[in-house]
Amino acid sequence: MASSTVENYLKATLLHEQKADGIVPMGALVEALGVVPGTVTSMVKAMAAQGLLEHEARQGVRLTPIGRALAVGVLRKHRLVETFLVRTLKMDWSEVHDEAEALEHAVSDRVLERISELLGHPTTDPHGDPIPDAEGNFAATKTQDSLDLCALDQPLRVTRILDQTQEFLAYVQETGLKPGAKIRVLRREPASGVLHCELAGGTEVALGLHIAGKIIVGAA
Amino acid sequence: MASSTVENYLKATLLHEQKADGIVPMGALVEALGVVPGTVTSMVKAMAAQGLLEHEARQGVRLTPIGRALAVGVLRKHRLVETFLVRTLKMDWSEVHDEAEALEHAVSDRVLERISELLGHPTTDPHGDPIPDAEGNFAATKTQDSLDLCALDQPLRVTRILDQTQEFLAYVQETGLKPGAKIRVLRREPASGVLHCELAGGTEVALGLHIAGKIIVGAA
DNA sequence: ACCTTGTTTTTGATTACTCAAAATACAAGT
DNA sequence: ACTTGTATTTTGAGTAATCAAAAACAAGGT
Repeated sequence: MASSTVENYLKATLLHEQKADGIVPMGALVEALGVVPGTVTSMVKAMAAQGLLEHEARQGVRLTPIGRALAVGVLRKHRLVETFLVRTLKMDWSEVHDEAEALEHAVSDRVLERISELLGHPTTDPHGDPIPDAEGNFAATKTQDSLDLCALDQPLRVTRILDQTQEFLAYVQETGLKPGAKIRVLRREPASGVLHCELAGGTEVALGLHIAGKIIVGAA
Repeated sequence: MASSTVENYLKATLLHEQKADGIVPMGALVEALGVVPGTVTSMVKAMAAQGLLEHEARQGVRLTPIGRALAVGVLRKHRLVETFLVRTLKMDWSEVHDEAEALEHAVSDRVLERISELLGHPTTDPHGDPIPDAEGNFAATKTQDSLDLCALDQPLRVTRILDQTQEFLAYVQETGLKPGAKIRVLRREPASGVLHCELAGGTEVALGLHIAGKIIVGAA
């Protein structure tokens, strides 16, 4: 059995591989796990010895098939638990991330499948992140763009929030830019770096282009 | 924050104090936690230094008020989680004990109160064990007897199963003597040590008197 | 080629929990 | 009081995960 710590290293590696493919530098794990570099080196060595990671000296790591399968399982637990906390326990979608962080290591496969069933086997979590199925496959994702690249004046729907920090989720919550919201991009001002968009109710929101990149939208 | 290990020591101590009051011998913890005696001695020392237990040398331990409060909290989590697994996730009541054992250390107070609310603040778990409220108080328990001491020929209802081992729960499940079942004790045979009782459907069950002591009943 | 800067690795310690096995204390029985 | 058996404590050691601080390395820029 993989310890909670090992599961966290696996999950962090998978998330990094998904967003920037190629080898995952040690520093990325230092950042994601909040430990000092030396700790990552020794953990990574141990995990490589267990066949969970390949460690290229002074380069970084990449998941082995076994490591990847475990990591996907952890991600599935995390995202199903988040969905459960919001839908069944009526918790606020911006506060469930940390709770799920703890629960993902304690939920057995048996319990997880009951939860998945209860929720009707959802394919995305409350932040719009895809939930892999029990075999580890991610559903084919529809064409989507980040808010700073999508077409202007089209009816769009927010599908995903890439930044899971407390502050950012609270901001998204407050402005109403959360997954499911219908919006339309009015204009971008490259000079000032500001983007203007219109919410369903007609209210207008201005936000920085670098912030807009963290919000993903699809056709409404 | 108390580690899972510390929580388990606290819970085991509380359970022993509840079933046999007075000081809890080290051996009881050895038994309950499945570790060697030396391990218990050193853990107990550390916990006593933290103010969670009082340790009487060569005698055993007893909970301090702080330790008791924490232990009651763990028990509340365990029993609410069990109830949740049975009622909401439709799991078999005889298999939830071990799942709850893992989850009780990962569920935050915030999540726990949502679960309690979802379930309508239940006061007993699927085995009939009382669930303390959020302040740590146990509901006043109605007069109850174990099956080997109760009156004959009275309509009774099973309210609680004291033995939580897999095999025993499976046996209870199979015979139908689970909490909620209506029964009537026909006769006891001290010589053979056998007790005969009748289930709701009219079926008759024979079981040893030492086994009957693990089943608690109340007025139907 | 050399020096600077940033990343990674090594080394030496620490904390929490555990075991094995030896030492000690206690209670009871003769 | 002495012996015996059981419960408890001590001692020494090991594993997993961590940190601090020093050392090694890689890559560029001059």
